[in-house]
Amino acid sequence: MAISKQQQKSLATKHKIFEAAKLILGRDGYENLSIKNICQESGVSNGSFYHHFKTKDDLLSYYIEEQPYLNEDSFVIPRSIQDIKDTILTIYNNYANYCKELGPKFMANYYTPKNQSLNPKTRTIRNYPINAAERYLEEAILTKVVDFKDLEIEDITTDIRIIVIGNVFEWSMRNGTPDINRNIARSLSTYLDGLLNKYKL
Amino acid sequence: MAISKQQQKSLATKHKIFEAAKLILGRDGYENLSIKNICQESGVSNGSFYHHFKTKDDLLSYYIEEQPYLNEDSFVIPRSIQDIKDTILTIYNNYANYCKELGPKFMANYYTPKNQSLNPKTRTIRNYPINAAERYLEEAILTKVVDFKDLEIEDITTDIRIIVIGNVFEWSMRNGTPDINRNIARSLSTYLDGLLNKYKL
Amino acid sequence: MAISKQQQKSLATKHKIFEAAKLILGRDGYENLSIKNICQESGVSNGSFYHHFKTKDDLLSYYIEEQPYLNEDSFVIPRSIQDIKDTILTIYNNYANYCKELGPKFMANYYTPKNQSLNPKTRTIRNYPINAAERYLEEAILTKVVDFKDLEIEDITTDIRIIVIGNVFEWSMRNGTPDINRNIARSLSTYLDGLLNKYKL
Amino acid sequence: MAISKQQQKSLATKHKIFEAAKLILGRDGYENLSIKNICQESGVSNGSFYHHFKTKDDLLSYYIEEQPYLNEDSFVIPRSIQDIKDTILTIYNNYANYCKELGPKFMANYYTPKNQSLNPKTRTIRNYPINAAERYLEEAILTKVVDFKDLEIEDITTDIRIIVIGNVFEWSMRNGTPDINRNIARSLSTYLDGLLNKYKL
DNA sequence: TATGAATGAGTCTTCATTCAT
DNA sequence: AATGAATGAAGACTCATTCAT
Repeated sequence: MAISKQQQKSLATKHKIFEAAKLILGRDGYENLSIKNICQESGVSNGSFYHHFKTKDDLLSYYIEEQPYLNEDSFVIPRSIQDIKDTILTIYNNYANYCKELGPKFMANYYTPKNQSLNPKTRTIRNYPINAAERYLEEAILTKVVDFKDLEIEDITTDIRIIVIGNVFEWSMRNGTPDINRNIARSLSTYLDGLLNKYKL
Repeated sequence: MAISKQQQKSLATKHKIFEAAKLILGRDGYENLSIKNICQESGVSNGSFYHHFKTKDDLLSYYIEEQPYLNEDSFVIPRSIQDIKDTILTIYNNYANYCKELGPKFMANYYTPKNQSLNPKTRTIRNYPINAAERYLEEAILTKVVDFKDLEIEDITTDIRIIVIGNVFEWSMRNGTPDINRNIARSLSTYLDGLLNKYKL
Repeated sequence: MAISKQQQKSLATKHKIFEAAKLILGRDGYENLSIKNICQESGVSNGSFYHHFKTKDDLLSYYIEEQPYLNEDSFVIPRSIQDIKDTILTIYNNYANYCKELGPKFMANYYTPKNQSLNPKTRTIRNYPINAAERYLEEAILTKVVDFKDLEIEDITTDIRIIVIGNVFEWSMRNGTPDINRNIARSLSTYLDGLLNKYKL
Repeated sequence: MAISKQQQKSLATKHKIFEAAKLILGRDGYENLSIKNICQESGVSNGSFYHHFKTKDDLLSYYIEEQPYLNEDSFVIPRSIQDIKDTILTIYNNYANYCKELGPKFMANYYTPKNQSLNPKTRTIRNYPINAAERYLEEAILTKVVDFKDLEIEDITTDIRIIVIGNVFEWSMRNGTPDINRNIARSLSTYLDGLLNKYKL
């Protein structure tokens, strides 16, 4: 059944708000992202905003949803250390592309500790790249490519997330000048070399 | 010549203000760090605050300058890969301690991509940990412990900085719950394993 | 189509704010005209003030626009020097009344050399009293009552404007104590005597 | 007896403050003329300022003192209407020169109704040009050149002051472009024609 | 004479949010 | 679904002035 005209209009409004917020975040920075500005930019009324989003934070958390989802079914079954490296690098290469799409200014403003929608303790569970990576590592243990022994999987995923965030941080701070794909690839690759050479079977 | 009583009092006031700010940042978070609160907590008048600090940001950048300087003369001459790892880990263990001293909330506010005092392209030349690390790596090349060949030193220092920033970011975002010394040690160590095993002589 | 209840309420609020400002200006002087006072006096919330006016200056320039327009069709055809004097004095008597309506404190704030909306070189073309006066003088030339010869019309209008501005300045600086109608009448009348006796035909 | 070294220093400081205030007034406008700015600009301490001037208004009122004093002894004894015109025009031509010396920006910022040091009700009695003009008119009555009958001298001086202020206002608003000497001469001259022709004996 | 530390009331303005229409 | 009027707490910061040294 097709959605009604009202539903269509509602979605359109929501989208307008969303796009306006993205524009402002990238252009004027986080501290200038106010409801008023969003409404002006999107041509939507104040009241309408609150009809669609419970709060300002509510809006921000929606950006994560846009994250490109990589179909995990296409991942090869992990048979070697190289498979693991390749797959994880692919996941984050994809993520780097997503960052570039949003732009360094956007990311600079989004990646603020003030933005509590980022806090892993409080954020909604969604399909983040790190989840795909974690599942793949677990699969690699099952296929007996590696054995991390005493090392917790959570420690590894934390390291990966740290390296990626650090890369995004550096890239956005330097206003997009370093090649984020290349930098993520290099730092992550070196890290994974250190990790996998130690725990390979 | 000793400082006058007035100067002494002035310094005391300045100190009181900073301590109050640090306390509030750690106890109530950045969003509750207001001039009013700082003044109440420190028992200093509003006007006095602005007598000592030009702006609120001025206050925040004030003590960050005091980064602990590790005397490089005490570093051993690099004779093995292990020396390199140990020294760099020591440098950043020291840095982790410093972060903990200031507290996660404080760092959270400081580590923003928007804080251009962090930008290696624009920041004042100063003795940052990364400079010590860089000098040590260069020394290790001279003592023929490693040869990075095609890999630029700058790429390596970028990676290290990225990993450290990522750690600080994660740590401060999670409000200091993960052990930052341990996390930095682990992620950096793994990265250095990958790096040094590949380029050792 | 009638305006909605909401619009009606909005206008009422805007009016209340302006009236309060006018009252305070007249009662307590410019230096006590603060947003806080305006809101208290008008019984309107702070936020509401800024909903209606962009800034404090915005408020001040708001009603000044409403300068009373004197219907020029009612002016008699200039047949004598006395007609010219009478008409110009009427125009500015009307203007003096308008000044009194807004009050000396209000005008004091408005009549500042820095207020570029007064600058004849830059201000929007509008129906100012001086335009009516100029047109009337030109008509008097056509009806052969006067001939200003070498004297430019612009010099005359400048003089008139100067005298009127000087009067308003003096009046508002002295807090409305001198009778502005009387003073404008006297100074302008004397000036016009000097002018018209010299150039009459 | 020569002034002591201390007195000399004191005068120098006072002068520095005075010049700094003049500079700021002309450059940044009245609303940016704060004690702090004055002290910074003059290199004088806050406390020192208050040692030399009772209040901010106190400082401002001193500018009038600088007004060039025209030696009234040099005025010719008024024997004709022309003498009166010439003398008063001379007085204000001198004043116009003084205005040009301070510059239009300075005057624009000084002639603000907010500047209460201008208020005739509160300002200290000093030797203003208008006083010289008034004395000369009184002398002309005694020498039987004119008889103002019902017209109060105060009304005349008010008119003159109004015309002059209006001229300064116009001149500074238009940023010094009209020739203030010429404009004052013309408007005042025309006014005096009207006045003196009516009341001459 | 000169210094500058201290005061604290006061400034304008922004903000996320609520609610009647 | 949409509007925009209203709220009022909170924000950072400026100011003229006082006073101990």
